[in-house]
Amino acid sequence: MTKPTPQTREQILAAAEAAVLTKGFSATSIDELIAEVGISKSGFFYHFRDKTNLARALLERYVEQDDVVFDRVFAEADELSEDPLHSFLIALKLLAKVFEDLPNGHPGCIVASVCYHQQLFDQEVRSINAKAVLSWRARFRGRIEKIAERYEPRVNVDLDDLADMFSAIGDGGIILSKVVGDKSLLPKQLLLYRDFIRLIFDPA
Amino acid sequence: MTKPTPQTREQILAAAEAAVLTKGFSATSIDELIAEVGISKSGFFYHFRDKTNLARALLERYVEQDDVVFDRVFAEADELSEDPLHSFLIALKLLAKVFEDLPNGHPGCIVASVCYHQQLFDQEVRSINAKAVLSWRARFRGRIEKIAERYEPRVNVDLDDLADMFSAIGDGGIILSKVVGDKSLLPKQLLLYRDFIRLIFDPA
DNA sequence: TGTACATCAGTGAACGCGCGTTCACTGATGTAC
DNA sequence: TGTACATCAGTGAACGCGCGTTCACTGATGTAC
Repeated sequence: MTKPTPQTREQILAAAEAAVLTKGFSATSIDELIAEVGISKSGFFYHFRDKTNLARALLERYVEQDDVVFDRVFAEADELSEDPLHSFLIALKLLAKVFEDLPNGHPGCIVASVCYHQQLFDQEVRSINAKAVLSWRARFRGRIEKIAERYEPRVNVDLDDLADMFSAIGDGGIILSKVVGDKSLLPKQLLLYRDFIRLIFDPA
Repeated sequence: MTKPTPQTREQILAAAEAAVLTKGFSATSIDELIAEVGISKSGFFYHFRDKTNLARALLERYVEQDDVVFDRVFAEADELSEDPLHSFLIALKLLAKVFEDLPNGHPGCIVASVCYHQQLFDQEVRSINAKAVLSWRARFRGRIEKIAERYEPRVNVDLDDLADMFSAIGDGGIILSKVVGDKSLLPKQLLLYRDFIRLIFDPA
């Protein structure tokens, strides 16, 4: 999916992401973005048809980048263990570490930001957002299903809900961290989710 | 804390809350609010010094209302069981039911919305936001501590983190529900949190 | 190898509209004496 | 009981500025023949 991006576009997107996550979409002006990137206003409109087109690009970019991280972390975990439960637990720990190592904490989730601006956007943007969350559900459900095949769960839980819980903990943990101003809270929540998975499936 | 509110102010706040949660703070114009309430623009500025003053009032109101719900639910649960674990589990189920019964699902969390608009506001608003989350932590930690006194936890978890998990699951579950468009997801996540608590403390 | 044309990545100036905010004023109700 | 004043909950008109968007244009590079 990575297009032969002329880097100006990417610079705009990076500036826009940082601004949108801290002040919201409407308060992020095109003027401030072009000032940061160093182009003219028409330069902006060469790359994006209009402002909501920027929002869509921002969302798509965020989801793609997120998938890259997930792919990498799960692949790394699979190399360290062939057992689905242990691999999943390793992956969650790796992910917690990724967030822990971000120098200023997680900057925020574009999916969540779009969620709290829904009415500004058309059906297409909202459906990209929904698809992103459902793709996370599918990814995590796949892993959890394989765990459940091998290990008898200690309690009766719906696997979709358990998969969704990752997204909830992720988005909720980000908010927690940002609001309290303690970047360690997000990885801690992720590790709690990991404890929950372990409690459900690990027979030990 | 409920002041002798002249209802116009409350009407403005209600309209503002609905708008802010669906389009963000900056895209919510004073014009649209006064159109809905049926007053003039100067009428708005009689009640709020400026627009960010509206944001602060919105946040304070949200936190107060939230506390009322928590107080009620926990009081009700305490009447049904004197055991701290069972009472807490009852409270979580009641809370899930409250959200389940909202006809259009949870409208959104102002704390989360403010979080994704942080840079728009002064230090005072941000500190109100942080205090709200920390007050939830204190409330839940209090409950969980009493549980831990009576029941040996099956795994070693930090009680602050476990208390924070409620906020994370709440905010994350709201986003999940809104993005996917399935209002049942929030109560389901809450019940998963409940399962987690039960798995940790319930010896049965 | 030279010329014509197309595409890419922008520039510069102008636009009009909606926004938050201010200011002087008002009519109804409450309170002091 | 009547009058003077204060407060409450607004109104109406005007403001200027910043915003997203449009339009005609441009200079550099790529491609066809």
